[in-house]
Amino acid sequence: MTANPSKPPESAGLGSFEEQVLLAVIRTGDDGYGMRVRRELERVTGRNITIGSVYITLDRLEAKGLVTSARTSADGDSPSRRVFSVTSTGARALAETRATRDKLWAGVNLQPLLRDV
Amino acid sequence: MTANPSKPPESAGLGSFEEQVLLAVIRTGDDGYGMRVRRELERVTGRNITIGSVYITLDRLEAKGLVTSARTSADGDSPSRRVFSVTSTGARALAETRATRDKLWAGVNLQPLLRDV
DNA sequence: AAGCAGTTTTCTACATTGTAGAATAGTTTT
DNA sequence: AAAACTATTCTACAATGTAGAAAACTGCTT
Repeated sequence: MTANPSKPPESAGLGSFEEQVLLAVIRTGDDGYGMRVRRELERVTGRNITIGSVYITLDRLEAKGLVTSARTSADGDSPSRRVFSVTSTGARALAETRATRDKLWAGVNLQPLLRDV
Repeated sequence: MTANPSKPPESAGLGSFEEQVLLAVIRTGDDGYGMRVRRELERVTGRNITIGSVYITLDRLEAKGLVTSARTSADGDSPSRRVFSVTSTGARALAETRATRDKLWAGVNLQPLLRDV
């Protein structure tokens, strides 16, 4: 998928982990730095998340303009941190991702497929 | 004491396109062969989907046991086709993927982030 | 100041998943 | 049998996901 700047993304679509990270950033409000995002992700999903995967994903999202980051200066209470926030472009990507998925899920009933293990 | 608070069973988790393909297979009912799945995907998402990506994804899903395929014999009306169906394992993967995502979306409001383009 | 511990970030490497397009094969029509 | 379709397979590469460890920063302790 070669990014073509001249041709606006017809909506490239978010990866599953990218979506999770974006949501976790929103959830952490104005305290969304790497480690905090990771903890939120682990808390909500109940899964183990390596910190490296969070940062690399955040970096990639920033490169695409879906999040921005700013360094806070250390004050008495907390050290300097790189705080992330979701851009309007990021929010739109989330909305679109969800909208498309909802269409695909509409009317789908898993029940008849769920046989016993 | 930042010891591991018991790691829950890790499940691979579906990729975003894998989920879409799985849902499209379910949607096509017992007529879910490659080309048909592709058309359904294009119809619902409004995006262009290459046939190669559908088959390669279907192959990978089959290798993981999330779908099965069977060759139909050509009768008067239709030619021989490779028809796919979602397994119970596949259905559970879908259910789990959705459940986890719903938790992350719970309480998230995109409105305040959606500034004008 | 030097060392240490805890926290946060960066970096590196590799695996898996996503995307594209062409090649191949089978059917139906002319 | 050639052409026009439909369906499947194959190949190659890009993007995204995952893991682990190195480096940087801060406050504490000696």
